[in-house]
Amino acid sequence: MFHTRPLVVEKSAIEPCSACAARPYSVCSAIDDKDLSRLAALAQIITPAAGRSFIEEGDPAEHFFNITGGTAKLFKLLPDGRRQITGFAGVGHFLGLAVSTTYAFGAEAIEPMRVCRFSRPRLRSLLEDFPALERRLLEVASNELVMAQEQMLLLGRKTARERVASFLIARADGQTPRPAYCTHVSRPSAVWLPMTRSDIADYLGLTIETVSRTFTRLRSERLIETPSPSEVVIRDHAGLERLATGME
Amino acid sequence: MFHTRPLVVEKSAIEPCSACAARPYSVCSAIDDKDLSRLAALAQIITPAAGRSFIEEGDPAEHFFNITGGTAKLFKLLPDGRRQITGFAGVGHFLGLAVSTTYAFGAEAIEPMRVCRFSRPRLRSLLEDFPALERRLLEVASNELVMAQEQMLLLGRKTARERVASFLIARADGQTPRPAYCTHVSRPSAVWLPMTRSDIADYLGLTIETVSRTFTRLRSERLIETPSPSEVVIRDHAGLERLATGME
DNA sequence: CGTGCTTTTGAAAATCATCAAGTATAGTGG
DNA sequence: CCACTATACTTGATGATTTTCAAAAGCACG
Repeated sequence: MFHTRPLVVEKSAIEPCSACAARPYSVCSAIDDKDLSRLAALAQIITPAAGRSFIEEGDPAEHFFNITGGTAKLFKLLPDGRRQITGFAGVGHFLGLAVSTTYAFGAEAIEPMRVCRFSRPRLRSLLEDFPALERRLLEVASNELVMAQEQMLLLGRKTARERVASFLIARADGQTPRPAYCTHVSRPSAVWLPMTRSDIADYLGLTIETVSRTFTRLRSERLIETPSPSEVVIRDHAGLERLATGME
Repeated sequence: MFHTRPLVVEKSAIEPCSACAARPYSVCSAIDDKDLSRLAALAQIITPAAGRSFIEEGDPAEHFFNITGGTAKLFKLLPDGRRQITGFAGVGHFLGLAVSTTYAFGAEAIEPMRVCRFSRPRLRSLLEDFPALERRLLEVASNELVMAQEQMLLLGRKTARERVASFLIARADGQTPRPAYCTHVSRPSAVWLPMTRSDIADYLGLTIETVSRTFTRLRSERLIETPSPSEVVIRDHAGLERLATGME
């Protein structure tokens, strides 16, 4: 939606990379302060509104993207409209790695976003000069690969309940990391879901209805509470985790 | 199976990298002839027999692997034995990229294999000296990521027929690349399947029975022929491809 | 206070899984 | 060379999870 309104593009010089809140989480952390100006010179900032697409699957891949605010959904489509969301990308996430000349997936903001955009050829030349950046990218790609494999296990072999449980656990762990020594403790934790049921369904390979019914069931089993559709409180983290890993 | 018999490990010096048949397909192509000796010094060759595991999910990740012969299946398991095969790795394939200290997946030979094995810390130091190798690895990882996303679409949103069709098309295209100008021509092409129906099922998120029935149906529809269980002839490549991409 | 959207809930239908049996195929040992 | 066994594959009947179809309830926004 809103495909016709042009994205707002500013010069990144207005707010330098050194002050970027996303820097510690992003690939840019691989670049020293003194070299940041070169990076900044390459960057444009775009601010897609919620619901706005900023990568179209199949389009020529002209840019890399670095998310500095908000969340996007990444997805692939079949000709008849079936959709698979391959991931949700938040602050610090890097997009557009594909070697191909076209994007292998689409991306759409689910919250208002701030995105740093780099032209591919220019970032390529930067990569030549900063091997550390390349190393960081390899690290990022490797991690994504591990997560992709985990998602394949979920999509291919887990039940609806296990999928929803896995999703909630991943969200909870991703948002509120805590020391290892207390992961076994059952305590409530709040999870914020910026995406719709439809997005969750397309991420988990289910339908909206099944996702909704599964939430209802987990609630009736006292594993979670749902103060609002976009807010979930995990009441029994350990139990939900056992469910997620297929242990019951 | 055969977990108790030790893997045969030889010094790679016996057959130098320069003569390696897999080199043009593998990451090693990023290293010049003159530097190959350094690479060779780090490599051990292992030759897992068919059915032999050579990576155990969860084990400390001490090595990288480069496949120079045969095929492996890569998989993840759930505690109750459910299995998701995340990919089949053939000649030139590089394994073990994960940043983590443990392997995120298991690997088992489905044909007799030849595998080049590198100790992680030692390859890391090699990476410092050869940025081209790192660039190549990033390329490989990016491609894998694209394939993983494609597989997520398959597992999350395609029907059993579409999954099997996609699998056969991918096998056919991967094995016998042909010029773009004749991709629309319907002509028979033979596909060799070294893996069992069980492997195919675990790769496509289906059961053995569904895979078998789907093959039978595609045969009755004259889209394929199956001279033997491990051999498929694609009679209508275009038709199968339309099926695979969800166009009918 | 409608209007439109998301979410929830219900009933029916369908795809795919499970259970079960039978048929090939390959390898083994007599 | 041929039974014999083990394994893989195929086919059939039944069943269950999930989807589809349908409608009502909850919420945000103008």
